[in-house]
Amino acid sequence: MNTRSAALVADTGRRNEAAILNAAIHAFGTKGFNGASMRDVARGAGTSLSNLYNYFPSKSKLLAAAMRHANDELLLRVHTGVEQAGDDAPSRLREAVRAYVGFVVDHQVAMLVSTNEVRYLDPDDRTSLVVDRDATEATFERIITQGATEGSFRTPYTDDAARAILSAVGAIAGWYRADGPLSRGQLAEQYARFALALLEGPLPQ
Amino acid sequence: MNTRSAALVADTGRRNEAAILNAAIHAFGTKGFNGASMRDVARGAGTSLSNLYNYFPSKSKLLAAAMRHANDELLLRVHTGVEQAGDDAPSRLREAVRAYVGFVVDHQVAMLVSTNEVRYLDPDDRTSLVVDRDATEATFERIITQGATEGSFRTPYTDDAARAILSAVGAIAGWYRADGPLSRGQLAEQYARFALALLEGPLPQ
DNA sequence: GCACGACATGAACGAACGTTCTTACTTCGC
DNA sequence: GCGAAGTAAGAACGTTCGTTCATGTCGTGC
Repeated sequence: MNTRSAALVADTGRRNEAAILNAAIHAFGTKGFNGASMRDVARGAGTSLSNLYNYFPSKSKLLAAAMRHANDELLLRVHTGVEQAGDDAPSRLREAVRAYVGFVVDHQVAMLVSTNEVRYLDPDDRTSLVVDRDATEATFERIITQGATEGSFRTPYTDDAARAILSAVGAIAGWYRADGPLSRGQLAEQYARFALALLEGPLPQ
Repeated sequence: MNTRSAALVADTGRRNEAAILNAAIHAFGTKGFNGASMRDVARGAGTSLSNLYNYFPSKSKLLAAAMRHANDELLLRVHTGVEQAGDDAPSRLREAVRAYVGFVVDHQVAMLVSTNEVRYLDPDDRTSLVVDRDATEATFERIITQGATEGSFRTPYTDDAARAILSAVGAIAGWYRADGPLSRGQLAEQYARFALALLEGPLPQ
């Protein structure tokens, strides 16, 4: 069985909402927010143009809703990944990176939307979504600070290390191909090691 | 004196070409390729809409020309940075990263265009520009391979390390603010260390 | 001083866009 | 069985877009 990326948004209780959101993610991710039209989204969702406005009041609110679903799923994965890890910073960071990489691979286009299309949100939606993204970054920063205190991470630049790691991992969405040479697991392994090395922490073997 | 980012494109010999290219970089970088109009570019360049077509045959060819200037400058900086370094891989990589960070800080919006708007190019322009970008990446890969052979870089993942480093450095364009807490030099220093650490190479001190 | 190419402009074109309007059909509590 | 809310679709709106066209100016080689 091929575990191709399942749709990000599952049924929401409203008839076509999930289909619209998933079509929006696909359209915005492949053609960009301004390059994709509401007609594209409607076609992808298998419904009519005007019906989109029974679910979302505007194109940018639709983008905001789609991004919120993506961010929630990402934050959830990272948190549960960290919770299932041990207490020491290195293994917590390792699981956080693995969870993040997993999300990027499973929902590649959603990740592309999250990173590339933020600027097209209404100002209020943007600030509320930046808060969400910062929450993920803060999780990494907490782990790094913990590791620096414990002495396992010896980088002098704890503040910006999280940003560097998240940038590198997020960028995977721009080039990863499921039929490429790296499996999901190998990729996660690589980037977990990159992160630990960048933090000047302990490496396996 | 404030060393704000000078224009990327200097005089080209044609009357308004440089102004148009710089206006295009600014417009495409701040509003996105599809979000910025040719009228925006004309206004930014201080000329008329129709005059743009005396210089570039279409909007996407204008984007291609602007990106070519950006890539050329980036490649030039990295190459001269590497040439001025010593012979050992760590110091060569260090200078390559410093040059790259310098470009990102000096031409932040041009870097944003280069990374975010590639997909809007005509297919032939895109392939020729990806070749350009790959040339920069190849320079990093060569240094990393050299370091791995010499034994100074002990990462087992030489192939993808370059991509991880370049992703993190390129992403600086998305958040750096000249009036922030980090100077250009401090930032370059941090990322040079991040890169060396990620490669599991020798660190200063 | 004239012809020509480079440069410049305002007006206009057809197409595509986000959004709204009007009109239906379905579902379901009561 | 009825009204209200939710869902659906087609037609149309005003606007903006990339591009073209007709026309005009400027500088420069001959």
